[in-house]
Amino acid sequence: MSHCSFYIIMMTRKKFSRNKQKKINQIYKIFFDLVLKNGYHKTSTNHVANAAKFSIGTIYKYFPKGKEDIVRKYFEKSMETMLDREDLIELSNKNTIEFLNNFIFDLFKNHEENKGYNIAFRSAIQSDKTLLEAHKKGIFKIFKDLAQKLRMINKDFSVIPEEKLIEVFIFLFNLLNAIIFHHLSLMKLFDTDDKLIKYLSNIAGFSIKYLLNT
Amino acid sequence: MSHCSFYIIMMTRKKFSRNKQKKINQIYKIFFDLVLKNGYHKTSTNHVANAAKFSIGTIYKYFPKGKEDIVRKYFEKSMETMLDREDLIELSNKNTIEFLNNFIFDLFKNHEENKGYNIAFRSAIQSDKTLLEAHKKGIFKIFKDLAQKLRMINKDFSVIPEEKLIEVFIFLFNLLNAIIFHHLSLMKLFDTDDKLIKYLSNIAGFSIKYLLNT
Amino acid sequence: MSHCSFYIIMMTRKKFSRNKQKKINQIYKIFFDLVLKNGYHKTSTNHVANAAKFSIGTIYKYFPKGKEDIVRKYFEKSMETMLDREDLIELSNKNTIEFLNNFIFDLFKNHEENKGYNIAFRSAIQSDKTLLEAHKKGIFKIFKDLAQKLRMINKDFSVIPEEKLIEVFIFLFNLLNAIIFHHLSLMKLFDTDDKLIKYLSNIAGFSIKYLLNT
Amino acid sequence: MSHCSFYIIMMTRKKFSRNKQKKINQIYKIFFDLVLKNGYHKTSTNHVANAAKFSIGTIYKYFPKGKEDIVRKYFEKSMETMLDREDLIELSNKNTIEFLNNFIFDLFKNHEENKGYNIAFRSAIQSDKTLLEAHKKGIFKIFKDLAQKLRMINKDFSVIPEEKLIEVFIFLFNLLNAIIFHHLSLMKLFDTDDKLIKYLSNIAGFSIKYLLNT
DNA sequence: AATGAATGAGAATTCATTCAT
DNA sequence: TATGAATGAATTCTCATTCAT
Repeated sequence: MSHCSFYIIMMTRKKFSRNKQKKINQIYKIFFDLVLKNGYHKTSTNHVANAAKFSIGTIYKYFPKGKEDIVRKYFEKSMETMLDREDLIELSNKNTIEFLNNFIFDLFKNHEENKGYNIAFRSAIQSDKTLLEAHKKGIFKIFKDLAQKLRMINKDFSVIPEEKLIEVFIFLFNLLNAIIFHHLSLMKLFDTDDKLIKYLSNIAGFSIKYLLNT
Repeated sequence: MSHCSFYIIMMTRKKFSRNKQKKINQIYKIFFDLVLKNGYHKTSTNHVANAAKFSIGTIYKYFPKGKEDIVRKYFEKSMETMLDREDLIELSNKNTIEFLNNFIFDLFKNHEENKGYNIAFRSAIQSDKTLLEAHKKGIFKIFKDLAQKLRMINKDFSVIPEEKLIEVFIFLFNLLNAIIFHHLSLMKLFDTDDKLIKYLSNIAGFSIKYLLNT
Repeated sequence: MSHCSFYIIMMTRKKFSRNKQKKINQIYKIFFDLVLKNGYHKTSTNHVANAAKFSIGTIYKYFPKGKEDIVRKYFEKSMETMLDREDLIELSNKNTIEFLNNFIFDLFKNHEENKGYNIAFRSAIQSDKTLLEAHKKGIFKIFKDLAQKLRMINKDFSVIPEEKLIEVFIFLFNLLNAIIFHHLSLMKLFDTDDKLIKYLSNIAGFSIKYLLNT
Repeated sequence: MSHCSFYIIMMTRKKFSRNKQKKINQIYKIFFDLVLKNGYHKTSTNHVANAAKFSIGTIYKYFPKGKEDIVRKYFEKSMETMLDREDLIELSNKNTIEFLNNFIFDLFKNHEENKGYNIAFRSAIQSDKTLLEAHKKGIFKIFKDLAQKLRMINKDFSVIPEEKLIEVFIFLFNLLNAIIFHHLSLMKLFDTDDKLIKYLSNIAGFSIKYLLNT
């Protein structure tokens, strides 16, 4: 190997390692933007490559199974992020109501920033049932973890049996997701987002009581 | 026109129209079943043709724009059906609570029978925004119509201004749809459907009060 | 057969015999209009049927080979018409120049009224070489006929050998067709049609002299 | 950039671009040959792919809109070629007659080598009116350019106003095209090509005088 | 004779994926 | 690693033509 091709490789490597995560994130962004614009089934890997000005080979380097991989890996990443959330725990020291409101607010913001992903995810699970299973397992793990931590810290939570608490969390998570997705991606339920968030807090409170008495 | 040519025409019409509608209904059924099984973006017009044992040309005869047309025409048909519902009005003479419960029960059954359609509809609107607009307009028309009729018959409804009543109906319809769809097609919220329906009745009651006081 | 179905058949027959040529002419008109609008290769028999509000079966009744038949039969009809033209002979008694000018004027008007047909004809011969051969034979027959008649009547023509006269006529016919078609269907050669016709008269005169001296 | 990476880039560029252009030219050749043989409307992208032993995807990589794109891009290429012709200018220093004869000879040879293209072009503009407009604009640009250059060099041309000269050139171009196309692709006007070319020179001379006196 | 539903071959086009460079 | 040309199966859609009514 001549000195000059060596130099080229070093250049490339440096560039790569610096940019790897950047590229992956760009692919995520462009893919989910296109899904939001054109729908999942009209968004192809080639379109993503063109829009990202990457070669199609690069997409398949990071996501060997194409579209489904993009959704799945973003899903896995987001699961990890949710498991790592220390902020939720900190909040729980305070008022339980405040905890709930913060949780709802965060969830809403998260949906808002990930509209394309949510649409893609709901499309992808239609033909990839293992994704749905992984999602269910992930949800369970996250809220089991959360329930255990909260029961140790907060009195309001410790009076509820762990099983019940997990059930309530998962129920709430699903309920809130269903309503927020409908509001953001199908038809607005309220004319402002603030009104929706306020409503969600109320309905969450109502539902918790409902579930605990059943 | 003599009696005999009249008879001939009736025969012809009946036969053709019966077969035609039969065929269209078969296409609907097979298409939405396939969507339920494989997802919208993995259901092709060819799959439908093969499964229905029609030629592909027949599909395109009835649905010139393919998949999107299947969804759109089923959507239009279902809108018409909803506008024609006299049973809802009859119910409204009775107890308002009973009316609401019946409405929820019907809506749930409808979702259950149309899982494939609901998935397809939500996929199709991603790339056909006019479908979403038509949906919104249709919903508005249906509930304006219903609100006007109910206010004339039932005291509970007549005390609420028409505008408000329409708003409440549309809100409830969206809320219930969001939750039922999530339960049926994504993740169950309750282990039995009956529990969901009971919960929906409660949350609907809560939400109505909430909206009327806002 | 009952009296009544007999009656139906009689009705139909009457209707048919009255309308047969009408229908054929309608098909011609609509077909060539569509060719003019969309081009030959984007004009299908089904489109013609829809536009004509006939059933597709009717088209195939009169034109069993579809598109190509429509062009060919219209071609045959126009050949017959050209062979029947007594007016040309009458003209030839008069001034030879006037004869030529009339011929050119008629040819131009004919092109103007048959733009769609000319486009279709030129497309059809691409894939149906027998049509081109038929066209050549027809042209030859027509101008042989004309030459013979003219040589008997008009002194200007009788001094030219028959063979040469036929050759000149066919040459002129092709030359004028080429120029008129280009002017009408591709790019105008002059800003008004009158200027073109005047030019054609001049160039025809020039060309006749050119040919007779070669 | 070091000398060695420069070399690599040159290699890559050359190789890719050489193959690419080769492929495109092969597609042109095969497509127009097929058009000549079977007609435009019976030549499909699949036929081209089979005949060229490329995959259909390759055709669409270079010509995303299929047939129409093949015609349009060849048209654009030929327009560029015509704008670049320095040889015409050189000729104009000499005798004007000689210039004209050379122009006619070149035009004829060009037609002879591009029979398939000419047929395809005339078919394509039927359903793509923008192609015709582009053609008109291109023609105008080419002859405006040529007129300006010639008027600066040659006395015969400089006495004619620019506008008039452009008009004459465009007229001649259309006239010659009409006649040559008819002779080559429909019906021969003369039994040898040489006779046609001689005739064209004469008729061009006649027409120029005719136009300049109008 | 007239209809138009039905057919299915085939044309147009897209797309996930591979692989040589 | 990165590229992007190439592939060809799959999808969408059209059309000439047939045939039962």
